[in-house]
Amino acid sequence: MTEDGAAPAGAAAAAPPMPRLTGVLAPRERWQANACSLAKAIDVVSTRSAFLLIREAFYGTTRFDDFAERAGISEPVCAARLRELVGEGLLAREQYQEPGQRARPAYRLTEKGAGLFPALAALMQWGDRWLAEDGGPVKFRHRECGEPVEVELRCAAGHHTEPGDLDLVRPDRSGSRPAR
Amino acid sequence: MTEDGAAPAGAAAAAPPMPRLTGVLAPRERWQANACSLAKAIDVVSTRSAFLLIREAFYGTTRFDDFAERAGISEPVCAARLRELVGEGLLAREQYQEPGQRARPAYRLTEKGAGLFPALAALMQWGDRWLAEDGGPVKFRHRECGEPVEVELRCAAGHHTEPGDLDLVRPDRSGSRPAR
DNA sequence: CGACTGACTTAGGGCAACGCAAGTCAGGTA
DNA sequence: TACCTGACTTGCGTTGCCCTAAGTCAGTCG
Repeated sequence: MTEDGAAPAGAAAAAPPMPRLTGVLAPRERWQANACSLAKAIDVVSTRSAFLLIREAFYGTTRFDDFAERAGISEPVCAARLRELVGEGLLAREQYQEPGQRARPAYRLTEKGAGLFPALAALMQWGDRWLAEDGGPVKFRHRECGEPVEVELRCAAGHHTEPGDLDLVRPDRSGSRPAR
Repeated sequence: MTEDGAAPAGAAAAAPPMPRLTGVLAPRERWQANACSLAKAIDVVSTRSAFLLIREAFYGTTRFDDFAERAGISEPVCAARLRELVGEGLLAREQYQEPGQRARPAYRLTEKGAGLFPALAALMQWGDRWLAEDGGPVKFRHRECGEPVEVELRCAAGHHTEPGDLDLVRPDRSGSRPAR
């Protein structure tokens, strides 16, 4: 009903509340988000193949051929991407040897790579909600209590928050570059 | 301290604990994640420009020229991407009219688009932690209590969880396709 | 009525991501 | 020694993202 042809289906309705800009950030015309950590993060996992390889690593894949096949990408890209991810420190390349086998490399998530878990989980959750007709093929559960797990926003005081409850602030960093 | 600059640094430390695969998912060789909601989500926000436009929408940008300039992309891509995002129902194109101005379109996040907030926040948080030398240029705070906000994994029973505390399960969907 | 602004479109070209097909190379097995 | 497997590499063509430069077009202001 908003208008437009193509029928965007569902969605639309009232605009959801978003974070409020504060301080020097309030006049949105006065700054550009070019030092944005989000942009940097996107540069690291910019390609679809990188994303899928990280996903596979979360699912426990460690070997070259398995990565290529399970992520559904060709071997050349797989090799290139694995090399990049190792270079960026998201994956570590280790040698391992099964008895009666020669030594082969295993790719494992580093702490840095594993730190992407909430982001991937959030993206998966969004896909489950908005793109999968049946809620999605896999879910995460808390092992101890069996309850489903969700990504949420929570402040250091422990309050559950929604985007509309947030302020966007520029942290005080008196000692350093004037930011920009 | 795990850190690193360019050097992948020797050991890479111990591999962080990851979710455990359960049930039919346990033998990893037996399934492929091709219905994955994550892959679907990536297809929707696959390009850097789409990501940046969504980010700008979260920062309150609504006008065409502002999107192009603030996201740092050219007008042709901006036009193409906005059209796609509207078509996918992440943004809504509304007409608005300031007094003494002609009617112009405003692009606003729909509920579906706004649902990406946790994912973007998680990615930004990861970038702050691992890619920005100073912790990143902007932060979210809970307006009521002023505390910083973080993305976290929490189960329906309210427990804070880590990736290693999770089981990956295939939800019981007796009535439908055999999955995969 | 002519200039101007804002929201685009069109044309043309570069580069990066990707797939396919076909090697290469080292270690282990027969 | 010959063969095989696993982990890659090389070559080549395609597609898609993106940029610059140059329009177009509608409504407003002077």
